[in-house]
Amino acid sequence: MGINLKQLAAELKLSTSTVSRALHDSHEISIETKQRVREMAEKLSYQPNPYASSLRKQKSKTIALVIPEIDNNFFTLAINGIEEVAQKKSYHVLIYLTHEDLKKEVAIAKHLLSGRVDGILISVTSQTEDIEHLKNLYDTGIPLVFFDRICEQIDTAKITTDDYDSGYKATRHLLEAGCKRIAYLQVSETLSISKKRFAGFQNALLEQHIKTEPGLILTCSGTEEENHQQIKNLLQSANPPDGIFASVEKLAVTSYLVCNELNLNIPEKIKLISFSNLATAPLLSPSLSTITQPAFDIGKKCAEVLFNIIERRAMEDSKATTVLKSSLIARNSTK
Amino acid sequence: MGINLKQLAAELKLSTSTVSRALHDSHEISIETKQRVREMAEKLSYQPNPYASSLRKQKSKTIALVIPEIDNNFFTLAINGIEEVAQKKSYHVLIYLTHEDLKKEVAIAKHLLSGRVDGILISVTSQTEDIEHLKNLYDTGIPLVFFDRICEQIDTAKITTDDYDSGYKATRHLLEAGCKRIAYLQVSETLSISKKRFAGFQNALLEQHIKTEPGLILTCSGTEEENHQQIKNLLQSANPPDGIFASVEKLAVTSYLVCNELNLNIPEKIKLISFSNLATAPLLSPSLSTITQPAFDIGKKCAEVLFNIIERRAMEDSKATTVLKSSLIARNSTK
DNA sequence: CTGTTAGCGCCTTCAT
DNA sequence: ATGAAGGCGCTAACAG
Repeated sequence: MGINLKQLAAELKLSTSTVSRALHDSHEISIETKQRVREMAEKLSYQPNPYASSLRKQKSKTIALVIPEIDNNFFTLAINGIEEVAQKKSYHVLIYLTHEDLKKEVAIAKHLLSGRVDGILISVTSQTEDIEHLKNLYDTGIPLVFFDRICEQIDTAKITTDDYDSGYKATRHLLEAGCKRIAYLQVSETLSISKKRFAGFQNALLEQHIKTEPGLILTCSGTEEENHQQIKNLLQSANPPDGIFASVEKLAVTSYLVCNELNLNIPEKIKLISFSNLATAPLLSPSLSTITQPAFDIGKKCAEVLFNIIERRAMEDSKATTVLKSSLIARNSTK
Repeated sequence: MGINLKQLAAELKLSTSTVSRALHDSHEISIETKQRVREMAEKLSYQPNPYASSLRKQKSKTIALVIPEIDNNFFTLAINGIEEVAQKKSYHVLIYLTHEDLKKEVAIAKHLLSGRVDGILISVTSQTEDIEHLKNLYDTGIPLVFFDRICEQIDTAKITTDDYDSGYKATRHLLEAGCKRIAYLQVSETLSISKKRFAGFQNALLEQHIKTEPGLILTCSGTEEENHQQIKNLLQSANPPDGIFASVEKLAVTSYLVCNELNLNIPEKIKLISFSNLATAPLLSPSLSTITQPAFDIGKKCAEVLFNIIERRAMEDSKATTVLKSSLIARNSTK
């Protein structure tokens, strides 16, 4: 395909070491030689073989991004932030999707033991409870940053949003809109974000001396159809909710569809609020209130922290938890 | 970090070649040895160094995905399809975003000359007219597949949707809803998809003996604010359109906002149709009609074609253009 | 069936 | 300021 260092050196009648040093702008090479080398490299469009140099240097200028799904605006925007920072620092980004499947996460984690990447950004699966695979990764010493769906038991950098607070505020929003019986929809009970958002929900209710009825808490971790049915059952039960807090965007879509199907007008008959990071928010139904996370900033931040750890600057980063603020957009308030 | 082949071999009192062959399930190794090797490899959680093996084999089991933006449901869904196929074939996916910036595309293309990847999937920038950087890539012989925003001058595999047809149907939709003066919004005049969608638009009008007024064709390639202003100017002009065809999702959002701002109710005062691949379509304003591309299938298809080329199966793939069908969802029809 | 050997292309001491 | 040489970890040709 391309030309290699040896050929380039031959062309210039120099040794490979001289050429290598010239290209790395070493101070022990004369200006003229550097110039000559650079011109020829450009002319022959020489590109160093990244695998040879990774092998030699034992680092790859590559990071892995491991996320549960991409069809989700939070992750999409986060990738945008991550890629921006990576490109600026000339790092490459390998993307891995787990599709919420713990087995895939385990397989990927195992693979990443190989040294393919210099650092890892990960948001765990909703199924992730046993974390041995992540502990193994951490133990090899490879820089690791959790974001959004973090793993609390592992003592490394974490970037999240203020999930407790958001859960609290979303619930207050519904209460202030007059809801008495609020349903809480989540994809997992064990996920860090689920627990925090739920705690916020619960405490907002407690303040009003409202008990959280177990029947109003739905964990929808099945297929789209199963979730749909679960929510439908809830809304058709003897004592249905008058408000829904969807702790993830996907469940808001499903809830919305179910409400339509049952002719439950939003917000007249039932209120709906959701975590959501839609780029197309203006096109949204005006009846949907949302909690929006600063996804792009989270992406940027976690990439920055990762590079700090990789390059051994700002060691304090490697253990710290950073919390960014989400914002609530009220759209179904009875104005 | 991990253990290497030599250490593993030493542990087993075997040569590195035997161990290597055993791990690759070579037929010239006894069953017992293979078993013993595999167990020890598992026990010591040996992971082969991918860079050493890429260097040796001159292939990386890695592909590059180059797209203009990710904050766009078409690309998001396409990535999903691509990643699914890649994971199944044990390929790794490097992601590069050009942010619609030709300079970035050129830099990435140049870098990919290095042999870092075994194949490339690319959807070009809206600015991409000079294609020398892509021609260079193609000339090195690296498998290259264009999708959606293709580069017609390069004789390699291309996967698209039926853009002419979609443009035609979208326009028919507006005409049938009674529009007489339809505005066409695009991000570029030179992009393959723009030209085809526009041709469909134009021909649908011609059939009705309607001339395309230059003033109704808007190329919005600026910032969000500039585009907003351009569209606003159009809608406030002496002779405003009574229908808008947004040839990309982003411009639909902007148009929608402008219409709201000017109190132009959709669909009563003005009709709007757009290309859009929203996963959250049900949450959309019911006044927005859309043309939806089979993004996930395009992703799958282009990854499959790329792997066919890489693995030298189905050589006919390497020149063919595959066209998938989009679908129109009419939502603002005067029912 | 297993071992020895020679690179893949690059970087980096060490020497000059 | 430049060159020679060795080795990163792995695979594959060549021996046996």
